[in-house]
Amino acid sequence: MRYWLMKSEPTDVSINDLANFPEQSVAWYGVRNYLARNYMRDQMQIGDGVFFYHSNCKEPGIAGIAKVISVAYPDAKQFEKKSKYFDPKATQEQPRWFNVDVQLVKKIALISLPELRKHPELERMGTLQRGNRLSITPVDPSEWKFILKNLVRD
DNA sequence: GCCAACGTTGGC
DNA sequence: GCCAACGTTGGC
Repeated sequence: MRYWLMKSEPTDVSINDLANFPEQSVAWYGVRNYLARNYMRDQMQIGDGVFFYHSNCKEPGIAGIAKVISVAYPDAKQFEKKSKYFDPKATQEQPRWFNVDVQLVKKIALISLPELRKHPELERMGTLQRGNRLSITPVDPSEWKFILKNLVRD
């Protein structure tokens, strides 16, 4: 069992969008970075914990708790010519991009980025590192527990 | 909208 | 295989 922080732009998929989807779940399509892909393809397992993070928006931060509910499978968007995630080099036989499905556990009061930065216990979190732009980063179990215990409010 | 950081591309 | 150019990310 691992823990992850996964970024989504709320103008694309917000925590409220997730809450309104069937099964409150979504395919995490559109990851086009190899390291982030590898996390999904090689390491994620059903049941892994996810912080659902709002990025590139007015109030960036952790907006909810979610979980991984599928292992990785080929990202359908890479085959769709009209999609901005289309990849001409990907084939059905040799897909290049993968995604898992993620399901909402609960929406929480936003834990803002400045709030996260206040805590020395969290200063090593991948997403807080200078220059880090990865949309998926591992969360240490100690960081996961710290946030749940001290920062998560309904 | 700016811009630093950084991943990817492609010429050589 | 180097590396300059380019594109993207994402906080501010």
